[in-house]
Amino acid sequence: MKSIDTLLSRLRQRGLRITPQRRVILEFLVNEESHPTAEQVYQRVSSLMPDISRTTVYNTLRELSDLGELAPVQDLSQDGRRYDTSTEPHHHLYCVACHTIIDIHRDFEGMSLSPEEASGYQILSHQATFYGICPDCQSPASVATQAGWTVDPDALNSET
Amino acid sequence: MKSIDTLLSRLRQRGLRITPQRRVILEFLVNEESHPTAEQVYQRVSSLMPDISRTTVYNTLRELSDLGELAPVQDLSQDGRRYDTSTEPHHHLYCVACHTIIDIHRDFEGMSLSPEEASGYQILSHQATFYGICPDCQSPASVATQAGWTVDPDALNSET
DNA sequence: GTAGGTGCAAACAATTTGCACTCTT
DNA sequence: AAGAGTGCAAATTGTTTGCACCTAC
Repeated sequence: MKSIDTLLSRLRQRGLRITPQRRVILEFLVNEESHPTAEQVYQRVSSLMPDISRTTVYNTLRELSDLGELAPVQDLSQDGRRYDTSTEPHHHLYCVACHTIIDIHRDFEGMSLSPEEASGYQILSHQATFYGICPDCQSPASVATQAGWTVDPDALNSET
Repeated sequence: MKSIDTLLSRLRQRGLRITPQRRVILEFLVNEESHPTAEQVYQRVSSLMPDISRTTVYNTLRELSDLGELAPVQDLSQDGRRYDTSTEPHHHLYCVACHTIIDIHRDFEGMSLSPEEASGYQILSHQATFYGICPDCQSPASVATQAGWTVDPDALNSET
């Protein structure tokens, strides 16, 4: 995400009002790279502004998303929609155990489709996701503490 | 997905019973390439077996998914979890207007991470998603009929 | 002053679960 | 016969909405 000031003026331009709630949400998001869910944003901002409501967090995230200042992340986990503060094209490294996502900001050459492969689709963008196990989750002790998660042993082979 | 018979014997091997409900669900899935949701599977199979319950469909899809015979699809749409009957590694071509997904069964060379980029992750697999607009959705009339969907004009530029 | 924003509670939608009954094995 | 599976209804979870009050502009 850009700086707070850039963002605030963008929102003003689009006719949105700068409320204290929106300000605190944006301040949290600006330096956040963890692809949080609405609930996670709510937890963090409500420690700074205890009376903020979930509704406001949900509404604000949806509005930012509609404006293109925030990108919904496709995610196999069940924890709800996650948001990406990086709206530039990039790729993801995803831990199948703890669902941590790391952004990969680089291009892969050759990652494009021939006209036949595109089946008439007008291609707008593309994104790669690398599935793996993060360093923290590679130690058995750590895996055991991933509440609700057991890593399928079959999944622990090398890349297919 | 493989043939019905292969699937049935696999399930038997794993100790699952072959009920009429599971049979009809599998028969539907075997030749399905549309990445359906549980609800869509339910709609289709309930036309063949009107008394089947959603619970059974949901349970069966989850079991097949746990067994690795079905893969959950990462999907930006809000229509619920979708299932991929192809469990081999492959890529996706996704229509942002109507959410149609087409499988792309080929490899992209160079789509791999250096050790530094992998940040200590043990990589298991990877998948690319190409976002675009399918032929049906490229005609304005068709776009207009996509209930609940408006394609953001900004999104209609060429690939970034 | 006024339209837009907030926050409560209620509505919704997708999925899971508890449980009595049924059917595959 | 025994235990897995089914299907109903109820519970859960993530998210949106209706609406009265509030506040940034």
